[in-house]
Amino acid sequence: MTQNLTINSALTQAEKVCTRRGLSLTPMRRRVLELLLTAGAPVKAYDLLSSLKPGGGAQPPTVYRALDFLTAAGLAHKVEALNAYMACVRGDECGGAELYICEGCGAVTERHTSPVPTETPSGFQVDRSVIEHYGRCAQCAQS
Amino acid sequence: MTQNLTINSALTQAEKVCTRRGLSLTPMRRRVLELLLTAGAPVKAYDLLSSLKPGGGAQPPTVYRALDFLTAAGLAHKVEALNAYMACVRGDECGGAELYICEGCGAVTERHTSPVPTETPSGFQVDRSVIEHYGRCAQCAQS
DNA sequence: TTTAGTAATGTTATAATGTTGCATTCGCTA
DNA sequence: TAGCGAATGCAACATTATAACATTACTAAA
Repeated sequence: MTQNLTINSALTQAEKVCTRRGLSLTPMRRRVLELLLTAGAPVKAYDLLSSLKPGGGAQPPTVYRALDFLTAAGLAHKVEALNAYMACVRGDECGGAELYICEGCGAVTERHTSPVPTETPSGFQVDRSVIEHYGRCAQCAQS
Repeated sequence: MTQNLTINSALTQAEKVCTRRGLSLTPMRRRVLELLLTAGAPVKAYDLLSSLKPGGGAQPPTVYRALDFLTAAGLAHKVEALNAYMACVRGDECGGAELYICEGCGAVTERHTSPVPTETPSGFQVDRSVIEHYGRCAQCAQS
């Protein structure tokens, strides 16, 4: 139940974020976000699709459009190297996150660090960054 | 011709790297690496496939196997967010690179920085990192 | 020289992921 | 209530990647 509370409050906050920004969190979009929140881990688009099936056979574009909306709104991230999607832990003003993905248990830790001070080529203007670290979390590293 | 010289020397070095490590840079693998070097930019697997066709119709597994070998050997990188592949500028002991990808002209700058000092979750052991920055290079930023 | 073993490649089919284009619905508002 | 725009439904298709098995080529041992 604690988990449900968390998910519900995340959804409520997502509503607020959208309202404030003139976006509309429609039932479909909300449903997809809920699935991502419930999973608590990266989910593949076609798995979301399967979850949506019972009670209205959704088609690929439906899911991809919802995901596009959610990622554009900063409510979700795409995990590029997994072709998967996850809810942003921080449903607001998220300008890109740094992900630590455990290949043992699938858990993902998200960090919103300030831009990493790297050796950027002279004059290069960064729009968005994909930063994904793959390895083993503390628990899985032991076994 | 300068370009050809560069490519040839890169191939020669790749041979050496493989030999030293007990790997074999077969003709097919070498050919794919050559295509990546020639392109000088990320190339899609099926584009490589097309390039290989004239003179022996290659099938997808052929290309993907060559790419798997090259990436495992550190001779090439996969650009995750583009589903594309590129030769590593540094054909040796490459343990992952940081990529700056211009969305204007497609050019990619590669950096081999020391591990970025970030807020790693406690106990998390990083195996490999995907770091891709998307934006505009100095030239393209102006227009 | 044969024989077995292994790594690499060929071949066919299919799975997984993502997009295009157009029709339909729904709420708004003029 | 007519028209508009945003969202969704829907069918087809395009792209990316893998599975499964056959074949070849090279090596090494008998």
